[in-house]
Amino acid sequence: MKRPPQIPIFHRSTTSYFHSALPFSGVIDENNLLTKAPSGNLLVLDLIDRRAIEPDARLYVDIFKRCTDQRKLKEGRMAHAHFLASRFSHYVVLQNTVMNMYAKCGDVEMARKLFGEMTERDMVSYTMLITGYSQTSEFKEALRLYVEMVKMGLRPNEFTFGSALKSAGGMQSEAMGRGIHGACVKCGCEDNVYVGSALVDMYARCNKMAEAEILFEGLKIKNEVSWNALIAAYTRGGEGHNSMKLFSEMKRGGFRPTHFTYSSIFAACASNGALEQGKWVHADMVKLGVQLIAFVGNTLVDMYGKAGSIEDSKKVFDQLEKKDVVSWNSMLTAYAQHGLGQETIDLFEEMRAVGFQPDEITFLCVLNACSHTGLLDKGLYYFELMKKYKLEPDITHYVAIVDLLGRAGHLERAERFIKEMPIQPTAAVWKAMLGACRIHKNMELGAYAAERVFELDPHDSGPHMLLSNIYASAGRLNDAARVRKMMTESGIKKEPACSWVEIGNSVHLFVANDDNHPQRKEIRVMWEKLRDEIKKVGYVPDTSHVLWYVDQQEREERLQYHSEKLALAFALLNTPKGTPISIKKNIRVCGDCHSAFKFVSKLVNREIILRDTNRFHHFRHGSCSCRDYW
DNA sequence: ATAGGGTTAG
Repeated sequence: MKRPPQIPIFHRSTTSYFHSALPFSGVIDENNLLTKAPSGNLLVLDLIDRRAIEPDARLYVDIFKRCTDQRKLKEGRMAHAHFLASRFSHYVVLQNTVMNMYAKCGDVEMARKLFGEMTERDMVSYTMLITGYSQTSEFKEALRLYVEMVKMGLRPNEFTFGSALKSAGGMQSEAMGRGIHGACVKCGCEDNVYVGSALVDMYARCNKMAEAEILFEGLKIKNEVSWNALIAAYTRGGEGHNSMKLFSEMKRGGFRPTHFTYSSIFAACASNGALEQGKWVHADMVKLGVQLIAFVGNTLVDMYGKAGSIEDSKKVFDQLEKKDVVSWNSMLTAYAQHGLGQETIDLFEEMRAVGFQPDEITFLCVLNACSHTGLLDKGLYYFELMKKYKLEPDITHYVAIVDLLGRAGHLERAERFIKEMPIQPTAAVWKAMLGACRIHKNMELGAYAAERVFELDPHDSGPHMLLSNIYASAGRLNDAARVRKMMTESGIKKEPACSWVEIGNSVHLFVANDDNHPQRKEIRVMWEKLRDEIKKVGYVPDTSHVLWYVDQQEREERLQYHSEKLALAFALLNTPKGTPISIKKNIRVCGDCHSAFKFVSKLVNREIILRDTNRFHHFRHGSCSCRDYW
């Protein structure tokens, strides 16, 4: 009997052509390896069944690799079934490849099952499963397997170490990390660039920045990833200036920044509110022709939002061709943080209209926007709408509703809502309640809410300050003092307040009563002049939250040199007339500064944009975009 | 013959 000629499989040297009764003529190569036959099965598998192709181990490897690369789980399962019936089914290498295919295609359970059923496991079997677990954040399981394989006497290689280090870093297990580091050295893998970068990342994640830096410096071979690991670490740790410094060094060293690099840099600019620097790096990215994929684009949207240019946020958002849910959430957050409640809601409705599935974070943005804009009914409506999308509200959504009801003045309703919540209220819930009590000056409920926060989160200084302020503004100065004393006695420290202004390429930072700036004299003179001017048109220093035992004169004095006022005076001295002024602050703005800023914006006819930890305040013509609601 | 490290929203 004559056998049909074989079809050439890609990267095989044989060249023969296929002709048979099958409705297919041509070559099986990398382009049609996963093509379906009319039967619904994979064409290549049908061809094997019809003996049109003589399969070898290599062919199966090619099919599985293709399924893995393209995340084709269904096709992979078909090929797997076929492979089990083949004469290669006992090959460990092939079993490994199949297992890896399942792990990469999202069926880690199946990968784990196959691993369990293997009669013979080699180092690669372990490594692949460890990698699978490390990539799905199941770090504990990954490390358990790593320990097991070492116990079995299998010697890990640079691939194993890379994934094991990622897992140790992921669960911040310094001890495991150090152990693996030792094993890397013992196995002679420490000069491998993958291992080196993973080591830098691991130490950084375990908060051992000094060691991460030393390791990085000592790397025999560096690549983009090594740089990215350290740059991302600085950004995570809030040391954006170091991220920027490394970025320049990286470029000077001839390394090409990647999506990862830009993403970390934009994140750093976002938390520093460094608009000019961010714009500069954005331009650099465009110049290098780096594509605007969602990951980077999302960080850019966030960066422009947090650095104060909502217009640029929207521009980038509109440019993004492939938006994902994070893109929408970033844009919604940007609107919400700028107090643009209606825009947030409009964009959310647009998202629904184009059929994009919102997630829990989407709803959180929308609820926060409603509460900050005072849209009570809308907020309650959207809370209910979550059910329609089969989304379970978590504690953050309940906090948002308490905030919504509380800000709108429905304090009793908020309290009832807390009592009826299906989940246990946390400190954050009562903090929202406490904040509402401050706004609406409800001392009794405020004290009750504060007590709950003290119980649930004794280390937070926020509620003490809030409660003390509530007492002070009700004239209960002894109670105000008692709460402050409680705070000092329990050793809770207030985060020191600071404000900063970006002018050109430098950042000027101020703390209260700052006496360190080269222009300190001019700054003070400037502020005193402004203060006297605005007092004439109605500004009254709000001293209610200043320590009660100092006299009125001194209480006013203390207020006058809050960091944001110094920053404002400085910015007025150093920026052109008529241009907007942008100030960032690391805690929430106080009532007195907020009031003073409104008067100054009218007096000097300038737009002042103040970013505090919560949101943006746009002061213009004597009023603020938050409508005194923050 | 099979495999790897670094990134985003609240």
